[in-house]
Amino acid sequence: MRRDIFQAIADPTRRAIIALVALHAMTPNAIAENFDITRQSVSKHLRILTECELLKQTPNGREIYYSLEVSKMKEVDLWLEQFRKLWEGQFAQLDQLLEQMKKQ
Amino acid sequence: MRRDIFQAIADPTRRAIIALVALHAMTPNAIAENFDITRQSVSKHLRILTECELLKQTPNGREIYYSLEVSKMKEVDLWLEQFRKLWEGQFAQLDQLLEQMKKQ
DNA sequence: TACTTGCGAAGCTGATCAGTTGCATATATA
DNA sequence: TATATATGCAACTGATCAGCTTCGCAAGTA
Repeated sequence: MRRDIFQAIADPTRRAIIALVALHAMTPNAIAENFDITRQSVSKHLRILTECELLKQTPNGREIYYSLEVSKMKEVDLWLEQFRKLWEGQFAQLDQLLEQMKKQ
Repeated sequence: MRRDIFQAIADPTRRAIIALVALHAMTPNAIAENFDITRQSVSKHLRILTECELLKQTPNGREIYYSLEVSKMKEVDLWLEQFRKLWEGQFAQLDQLLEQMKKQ
């Protein structure tokens, strides 16, 4: 099974889970309450997110708290980095163009 | 068919195509030369990327040049934005902690 | 000890996907 | 006009996926 971050965040439910857990650690049941799918299905998503280290588990008795591994999110940011230069470059060029237009 | 940016960038081949086309516009054949899959398969990826507006087409005779729609990439960046605050917050807290340790 | 609760894992199903082959179309060239 | 080239599209296939149901297990609680 392919298990990279990009495939993990491709699913809208998983992105919603990430957004939920980003605020504070939550148990699978608490997370599942926010969706119209079964707890088991949410559990599967949690497993995928945990396997690619986007989420980390903190057991507490029979409960398991899931929280976001923020550092892992930076890997997506790192990939975006190369393109960020491009769109910043576009703005820089636009600025340059506007400067030239002002002069004329 | 689901066609959002996140699903588009989930595929490693498509990410490679994006990286290629980011530098300069390329034709499907030229792009396909960089992969071990058939031209038709690459063409399929190009269609998906174009449909979700990550790539734009520029016809030139019988050739079609594909180039990156940089502005669309920012949508991923926008989604990351909410979490960026988190990891920047972590560093801010770490800085604070280091400051306190220095004082003691 | 018996019962409830919180959770994960296995197995099934219909949908989707990445890749293939084969074909159609449009443009350039002889 | 005939041929080669550049490309897209349709149909097929094996793999993967998201969801479901069923089950098992461990930790609390009566």
